[in-house]
Order: sequence, then C-alpha cells, then structure tokens
Amino acid sequence: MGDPKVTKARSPCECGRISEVLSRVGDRWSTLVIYRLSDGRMRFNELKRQLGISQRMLSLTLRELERDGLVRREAFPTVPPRVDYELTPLGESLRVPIRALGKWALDNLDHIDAARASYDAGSDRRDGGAGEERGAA
Amino acid sequence: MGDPKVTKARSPCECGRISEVLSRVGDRWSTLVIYRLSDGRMRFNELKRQLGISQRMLSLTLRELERDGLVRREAFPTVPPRVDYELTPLGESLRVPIRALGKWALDNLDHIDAARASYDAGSDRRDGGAGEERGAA
DNA sequence: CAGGATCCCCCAAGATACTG
DNA sequence: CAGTATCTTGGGGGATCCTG
Repeated sequence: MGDPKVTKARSPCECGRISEVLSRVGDRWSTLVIYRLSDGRMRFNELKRQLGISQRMLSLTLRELERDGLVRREAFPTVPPRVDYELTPLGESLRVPIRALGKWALDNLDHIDAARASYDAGSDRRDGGAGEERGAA
Repeated sequence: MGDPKVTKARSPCECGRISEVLSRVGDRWSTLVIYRLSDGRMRFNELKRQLGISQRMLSLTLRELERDGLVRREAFPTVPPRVDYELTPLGESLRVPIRALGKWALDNLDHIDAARASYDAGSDRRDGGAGEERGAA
C-alpha cells in the first residue's frame, strides 16, 4: 500500500511518515485555510477574498481538507447558495500547531528579512552588473 | 518594496504576512530539514539520506534556510570535505512549532487515512466503471 | 454565490553528469 | 564528500467562462 503521491522517499526514520502528512496538509494554501478557519466557520467567497486565493485552488484545497477529515462542509439549499466551512475536531487539533506556526511567522518575519538582507549584502562580492539578479519586474 | 515571490495576494488581514513566511519556511523540505536538524547538527549527505531528498533540493533548501538565518553552515577545509549544518538560535525557536507539527503529523496520519478512505467510499456512489480514477494500486 | 471545466504558463523538483 | 550546472517534466496554480 504505497502512496504514489509521496515521491518514494523511503526514509528509515519517521521522516517518511511526517513527509507524507506534510505533503497533504503542509502546503501553503491548506495551512492558510486552516489558519483562517481557526477563527470560526466561514463562507466560500469570504475565504476566497481574505486569502487572496483563486476559486479554483480554494475549491481544490477545501475538498482535499474535507477528504482528509480536517474541514466540514455545510451547504444550505437556499436560493442564493450558501456554503459554510468549519474545522472538524481533527482540524481543531491541527489548529494549535498551525497557530503556533502562524504566530512564529508573524513574530519573526522581520528577523528573517534582516538575515536575508545581511546574507545578500555579504554575498554581494564584486557583482557590479547592470542590474537585478532577481528580476523584480 | 514588494516581494515578487509572493504571488501578489494583497490580503487585508495578516494572512498576507503569514503567507510570505509560509512560502519561505513552510514548504515541505524546509520543514523536514528543520525537523531533522532539531536533533542536532548533521552533515550534508546524512541529511540527504535520511530525508530522501535529492542533492539539488537539499542544497537549495539549505542555502535558503541559511539565508533566512535559520541554519548555520560550517565547512571544514579537510581533504574529504566535511560540512555541518545546525540550527541557529532563530532556527531553534522554530523548532518548537515544527516539532509540534511533526508530532501532530505522526499522531494523526492514520486518522487522516481513515477519513480519506471513508470519504472515498462515500463518494464512490454509482461509479461502476472499470477504471481507476486514482491509480493507487 | 458556490464551484465545475478548460486552457495554459511556469517553476518546483527530480535525474544525471561534472568538479574541487 | 559536498556541492554546482544543465535538461526535462509534472503539476501547482492563475484566468476565464459557464452552470445550478
């Protein structure tokens, strides 16, 4: 029962297992959706707007999260359709580590930026080219 | 100075910032490298083998992590070159949330698998074709 | 409003080969 | 051993149009 999704990394340690889970719930959008949902249930377009995600990716991400039992979908058969998404108990349990990660992110963004600037300045040895090596167009 | 790397998602909330950090240290390999390094310093090939990562990705990942001030690189100019990698204090601070995430992953992998199986079984209604929609043998 | 279907681009990431 | 350089591909992910 090998998972075809996980590259095939047969690590001897637990990294393999972690890697599997990470490849499922560890991607950017999933993390952000969980994070956002940790504040409470929310509608589709609400999530879409707040996350700046395309409806396609949101749709896909939500379906995967629902499939993995992390998010629950509740649709109201009203005339203008309304669908709410909320964390399941399992999703709630992910909330803690995700929140911690989010907090760390907010707390250390500037540290990272500083480190980057420092690193870039250091490796800037004699590169007198006529431009940007990181096309910021 | 906008970061060209971050899609351009102009979210009104803090999600934008978190998203930035997540896109830096939140990817699969970075997370795994940090996780692995949280046990102590390690050599290049040691990491490579244990994570089942290609040398290219490991090299790239490590350089980014070093650039972001999360990992410190120490090279010994010996005849068979030896390079050790270890977490910086900043990296150590990431250790806690990463560890928490890793623990969650290990604790809930089977829950996720169960949820998946259940979901797939449920949405398997009236699909009497001979084809596999998900090539999982 | 929620989201499926399509088209398409581009880069993340693996494989391979070479070097100091 | 510890990388770097190069080539190639899969699929992540955006844009757009359409429907219930």
